[in-house]
Amino acid sequence: MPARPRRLREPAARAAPLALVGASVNATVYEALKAQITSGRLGPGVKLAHQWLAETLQVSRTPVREALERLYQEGFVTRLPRRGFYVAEIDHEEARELYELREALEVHALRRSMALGLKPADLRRLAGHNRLYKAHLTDHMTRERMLVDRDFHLALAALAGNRALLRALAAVFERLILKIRTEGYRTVRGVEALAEHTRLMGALREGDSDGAARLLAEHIQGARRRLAGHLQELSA
Amino acid sequence: MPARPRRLREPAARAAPLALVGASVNATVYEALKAQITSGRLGPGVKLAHQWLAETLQVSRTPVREALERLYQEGFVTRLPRRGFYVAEIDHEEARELYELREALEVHALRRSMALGLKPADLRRLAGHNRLYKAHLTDHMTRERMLVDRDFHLALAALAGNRALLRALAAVFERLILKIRTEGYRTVRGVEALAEHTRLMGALREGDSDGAARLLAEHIQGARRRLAGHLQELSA
DNA sequence: GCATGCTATTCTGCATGCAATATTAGGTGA
DNA sequence: TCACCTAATATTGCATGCAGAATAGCATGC
Repeated sequence: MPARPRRLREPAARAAPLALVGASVNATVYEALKAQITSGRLGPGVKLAHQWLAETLQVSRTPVREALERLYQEGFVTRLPRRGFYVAEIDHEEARELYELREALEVHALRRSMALGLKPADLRRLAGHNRLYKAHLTDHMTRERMLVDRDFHLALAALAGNRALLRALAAVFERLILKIRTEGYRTVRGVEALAEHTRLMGALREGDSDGAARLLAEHIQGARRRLAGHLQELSA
Repeated sequence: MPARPRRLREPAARAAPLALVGASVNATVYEALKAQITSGRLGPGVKLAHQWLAETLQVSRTPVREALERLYQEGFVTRLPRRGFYVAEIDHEEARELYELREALEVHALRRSMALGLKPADLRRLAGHNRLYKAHLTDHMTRERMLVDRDFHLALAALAGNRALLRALAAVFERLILKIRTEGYRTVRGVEALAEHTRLMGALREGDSDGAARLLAEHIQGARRRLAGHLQELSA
């Protein structure tokens, strides 16, 4: 099974005991571990031993355990009883499922939002997110761009006024970002995505529910196909 | 001497240290607390102090904290930093949101399932769940009936072959069951619900996607309205 | 009678101890 | 050389210690 922890390079980016000085140790450890996992510094299958993590992060084992428990709940790590925690493996099928789930949630939210009626301020806010996305097109950080894209979609979904749905969608994005593991993934289609966002906003402005729903669904399906291709390459 | 939440009645039903002898203490505490909360024995707003819970459940504070952390993640308890955990309050608005989310997830799953094609075995399995529901109509346990209803809907959603969606839906049901807090809630409309399930299955058999989707959406909306009325009464 | 401030606990959150179990290393025989 | 058994070591998971924050109790002043 998974390797021993020792061979890994330093998992903590910082040398100081803790960043985020105001926050609880628990939360800090959680954030640190999640960052290490989604960035790929802690690759799939790596064993996460309490002692080792505690030493590396300069904290005791208790907050480490609590953070691991939480990451386990959210699916970032797996757990084998009496044998410990491991970074979750990439699962192509789940990526597909998550995109489908995204589609279900986002399309529903969109229809609901339009039924409620969009205010000009809402449209302006979305346009702002879209501008930010455009600004990031030139930049090489794929990861950063993904986060901006996520924010656009979350802002759109938020208009439906359903916090439960929004939380579920946010969780889906987190897991998707985990699957992608940015390295090597270059969204060459950023320009297309931007165009799709813009077309979508046009439909929103005109109050064209069906058109907007269709554009959104296609946009998400396109993203899914793109990722599927990437994962295929990775495993080959 | 400990100043504990004196006003509460005994939270633990059992005197013995632990039920579920094979399972981990952590998991046992988690199940026990969740049962206490969803059954209403630990009402909304009640403070959950480590020390007190540990003594009552005859375990140490560590597994209690871990279980609370998990319940917090799932939304059964709230957490105020440095001030502890509390049983989550009932929130009418969230109940509405959860039903809407249910509708989004279930209707999407249904359409997907029918696109994939339903096998006769699938229909038989659903019919089985429905028979079980019918059997529970006579019985007075509202709670039990709710669980059977949930199982019918989860079985239906499972046919879409999307584990991520199914997990999300299961989480929605858990939270809804928490909101309902069975006491005082009598689903007088169990007979109607059964009829709706049966009509839905008819549409499934005939391969009528649109009809089935419409029936399912209406079924869920009806359940939502019923609960809304109940919660209204409760607060009055 | 009511608000305010002080003091004594209690409680949270992190650190650490420890027994049972899992893993690894090393030796033995085929 | 390799499979297998045994002893040594490491790790998990629960119990407990402890400093500091939060709360409650109480007295005092208005």
